[in-house]
Amino acid sequence: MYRTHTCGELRIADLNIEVTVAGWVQTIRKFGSITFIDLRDRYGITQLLLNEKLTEHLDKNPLGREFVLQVTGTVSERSNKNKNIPTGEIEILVSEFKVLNKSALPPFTIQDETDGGDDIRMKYRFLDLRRNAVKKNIELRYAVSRATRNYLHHQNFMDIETPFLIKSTPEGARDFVVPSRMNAGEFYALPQSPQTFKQLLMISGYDRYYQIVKCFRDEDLRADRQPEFTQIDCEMSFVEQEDILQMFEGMIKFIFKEVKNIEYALPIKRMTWEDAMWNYGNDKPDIRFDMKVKNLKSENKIFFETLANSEFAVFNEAETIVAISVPGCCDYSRRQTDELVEWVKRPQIGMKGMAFIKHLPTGQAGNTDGILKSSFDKFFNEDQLKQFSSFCDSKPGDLILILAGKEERTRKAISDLRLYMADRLGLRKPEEFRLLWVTDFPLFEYDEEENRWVARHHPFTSPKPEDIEVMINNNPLIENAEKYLEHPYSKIKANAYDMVLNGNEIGGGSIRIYQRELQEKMFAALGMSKEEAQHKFGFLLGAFEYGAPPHGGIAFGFDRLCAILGGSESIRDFIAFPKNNSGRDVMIDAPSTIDEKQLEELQIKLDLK
RNA sequence: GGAUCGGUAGUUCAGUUGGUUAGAAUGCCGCCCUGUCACGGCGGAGGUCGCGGGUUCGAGUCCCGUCCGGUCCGCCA
Repeated sequence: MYRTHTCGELRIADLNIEVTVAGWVQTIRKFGSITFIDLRDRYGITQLLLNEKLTEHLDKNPLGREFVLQVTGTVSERSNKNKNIPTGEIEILVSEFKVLNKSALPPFTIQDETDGGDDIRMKYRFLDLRRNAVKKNIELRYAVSRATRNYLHHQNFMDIETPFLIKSTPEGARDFVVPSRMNAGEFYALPQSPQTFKQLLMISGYDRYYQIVKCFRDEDLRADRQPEFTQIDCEMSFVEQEDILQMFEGMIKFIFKEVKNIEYALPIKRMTWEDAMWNYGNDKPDIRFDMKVKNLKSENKIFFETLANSEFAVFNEAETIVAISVPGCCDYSRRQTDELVEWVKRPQIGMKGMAFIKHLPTGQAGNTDGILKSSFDKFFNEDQLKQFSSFCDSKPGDLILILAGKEERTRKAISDLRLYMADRLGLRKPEEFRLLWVTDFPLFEYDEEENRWVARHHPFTSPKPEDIEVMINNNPLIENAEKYLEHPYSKIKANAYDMVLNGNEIGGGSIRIYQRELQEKMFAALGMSKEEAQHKFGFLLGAFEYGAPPHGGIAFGFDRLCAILGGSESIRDFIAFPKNNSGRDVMIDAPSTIDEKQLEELQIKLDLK
C-alpha cells in the first residue's frame, strides 16, 4: 500500500496516529539540523518535519522540487500553526521516507502564481496541470459535467454516442478530414456537431437524447475558440420552443446551484433578436449593466427630428446614428476623449470618428438639468443639444458617445464601445451572472459574396409556423442583390433561440424541420440542387419519410460555459490539453508529418505548394 | 488572407538619442541557521540578445526578410 491518507485530509483530530502519505515535493525549507518539506498531491499540502538524523541523510542524498516521496510518520501538532491551509495545524513527524522517483528541475515553479509564461506552460502542460490554479479549473469542468449529467438523467435523457468518422458536408464551417485507407481516394469528416445523428435518433424514437461530445471545426482560432471543443448536445421530440426553453432554463439553473451555489431567480429574461440588435447593437447583449443604445437615425429613418435639418454632414449623410450615455464620465479630459476616438478608429472597430456630449452637472443651486458641452457645438444650439440629451436619456454626469456610419458596422461598433466603456467602469463584474434568452432570429442571412441565402443557424432549423407559407410560396432567387432586404426571405423568422450569459453565447438551438418537403425547400433556398441535396443529405431526407416526430434541441458550448463560470475569458485554461493559436499541440508537437509508408497505404501523394 | 504586439539568463522581465565588461527579480548550486511555511543570511554559476541579411567606426537597440508566440479582423451554418 502506497498511502493511508492523502496530503489534504489530516487534521488536529488525527493527532498521534501513524500515517503513510505520498506526493510531490513542493518546497524544502532547511533549518540547520531540521528540515521542513511541503508534500503535495491532488488533495492538498501537508508539512513534513524531518529530524536531525533524517536531515543528515538528506545532506548526502539531496532532494529536489517535484521529487516523488513516500513518507511514514506520526501526525503531530505544530508549534507554529499556519492558518492559510486546511492542514496547517498539523505536521507529520517523519520516521522514514523513500524517494519513489526523482524529478528533473521543472522549467517553471509549480505554484499558484507561477513564473512561467503561456508558451512554456503549454509545452509542459502536464506540469502546469499540477498547479492549483489550473487544477481548480479542471475540477470545475468536472463539476459542470456532473451537474449536467445528473440533471439530464433525471429528466429521462439518454446519453447516446454518435460516430466521429462521418461524411463531409461543406455547409457552414470547414471540416476536418480523415483519409480512408480501405476506400482509397475517399475521406471521412469529423463532425462539426452530431446534428444529423441526433435528429435521426429522434426519428428512432429516443425522444430525449444528450451527449457531452467533442466537435471539430477547421477554422482559425481565438482565445475562446479551439479546433476541437466540447458541446452539451441535446435533442427532444414532441416539443415546441417553449418546452425547450423551460427544460434548459432548468438545466442551467441546476448547474449554477451545483457548481457555484447560486440560486438563479427564474424566469430568465427573454428578448427578441430585433430588440437585442436595436437596444444593444448585438445579438448576445451583456445585461449586467444598462447603457442601452439610443437609435437617433437608422436606415434613412430619422428618429431624432433635429438631425434632419442639421448642417453637420457626418450626421446628415450617415445611414445609422447611434449613441450611448456613459454614466459618470462627463469629466473626461481632452486626452481621454481623444483616446476613445482613437479606440473606435482602430481597424478592428473601423469608425471614422466619434462625436460626444458632456452632460456636466452645474453645481449652481436651482439648475438641476446640467450644462451640455459637445464636440460639435457649432452645428447645434443649446435647445437642440437639450433635445439630444433627452433623446439619449442622459443625466448630469453622463458622457454621451455618438457613432455614425453604415448600419452594420456602426451597430457593431457601438456594441463594442458599450462593452469597452463598461469594462473601464468595472460594470462587468466576473462574479455576477446574468442569463438571457434571445429568440426570433432571422432564418436566412444574405451572403453577398456568393449571392445567395445562407442559413443563419443551420439548414435544419424550422421557420416560425406563420412563416412557413412565405418560404414555400416565394422563390428564393434575388434579382437585385442591393435590395435583398426587400425580399420576403429576409423577413422570415426562425424557430431558434440562443442562451446568452454575460454577453457570451453559451448555447443555441432550434425547432427542426421534420418534413421532407420543407427540408427540400430549405436546401433549395440555400442554392443547393436536388441532386446535391440528395448526395449530401439523402439519408436524412429519406428518414423523414418514415415517421419523423416534431423535434428540436439545443447545444451548449461546454468549454465556454466552464470558462465563464470560472471567471475567465480563455477556454484554454479549462481544457486539460488545449491547442495553441495555430492549432498546434506544442506538448506532443502535433500536427506532424507521417511516414512515407502511411502515405502509401492511403495512396496519397503530397504536392505541397 | 489581413492588422497589431512581443521574442534578451532555467523562468518572468528591464535595457535611455546606436557607444565600455548586457542588468534585476526569481529559480539553481555551495556554506551557515532547531519552528519555517513567499523562511532568513553570505557567496557563486548561469547569455549565439529567435534566425538570416543590411546600414554603421560601432547594433540587444535602426532597416529588410524569415521563424515562433499572443491578441484581434476576416472566418467560425
